[in-house]
Amino acid sequence: MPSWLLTQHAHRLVAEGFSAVDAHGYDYRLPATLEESGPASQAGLSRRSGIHVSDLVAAINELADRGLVERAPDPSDRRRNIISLTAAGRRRLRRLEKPLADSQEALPAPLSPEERQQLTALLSRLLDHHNGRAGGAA
Amino acid sequence: MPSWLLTQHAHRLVAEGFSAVDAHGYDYRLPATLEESGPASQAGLSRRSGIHVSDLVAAINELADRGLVERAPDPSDRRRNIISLTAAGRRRLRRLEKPLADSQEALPAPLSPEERQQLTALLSRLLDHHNGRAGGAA
DNA sequence: CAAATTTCAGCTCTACTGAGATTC
DNA sequence: CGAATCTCAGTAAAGCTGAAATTT
Repeated sequence: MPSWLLTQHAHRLVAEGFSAVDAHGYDYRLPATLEESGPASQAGLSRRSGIHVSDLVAAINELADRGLVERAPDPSDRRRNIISLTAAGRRRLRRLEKPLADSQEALPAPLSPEERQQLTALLSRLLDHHNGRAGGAA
Repeated sequence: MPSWLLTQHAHRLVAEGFSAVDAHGYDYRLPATLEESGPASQAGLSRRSGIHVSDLVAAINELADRGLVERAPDPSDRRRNIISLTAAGRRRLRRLEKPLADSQEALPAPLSPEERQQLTALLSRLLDHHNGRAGGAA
């Protein structure tokens, strides 16, 4: 039996849990990243969101068609587009946050406040380590 | 900012981490499930592995072509096939476990042994709770 | 020239729906 | 008959590669 982490179901639980928490597809991740770190070029967005550069084109197209993000040329570098959230995009994020908050509470329900803090802390450590240093473990 | 778990990157880290740990595609999950709980009908396998019934057909076909699993009719119920691991399939699992063990160590590297235990314990609690179980190992 | 950026076409894998045929 | 089982076709979304065009 694998050592530090259970087995099959562990993956499913966490995948489900986290996708319930915040990974709602490009559709959500992209605007959420924009709100978190502001307007960016597509290459920059790719780095911040973890969405592949190639996939950003289509994702942004769709969001732009729906009026949720804007694509504007960067005057200082004509290779780049500057992507930014529109007011409608921000409103939509607000609407999505409510159900998200609910699942955020559902997932860690069985843990005490202290335990949640522990979990957060441990995962943050892993996060920092695998973000700052040589590419991830996979 | 979301409450108990950071944001975007948390999802990515954990998803990556867990997929590094055990989610290696149908190719691995299916034989692993067979080893864990023994021969089963395809419907049973689907329940145990979390792989959709429809997708089992193709997955089993491929594994059977490679001689890793076997499909035999269930004499007591002619609707069913009994799927079981072959010796070759078992050998392959053994071989796969080595690199898996490596990534299991790569991911939680920045944590001390005690912290890993904590993490495991906390995630197990979440697991059990959301599976509706009480026991430990699955 | 090399490097960065955007775009496009194509691929794999996971996962789902819907429908059919067979057997219980 | 209804329900379970296996099978197949089609779909969608995430994620990747490779290559072209433009600009720095």
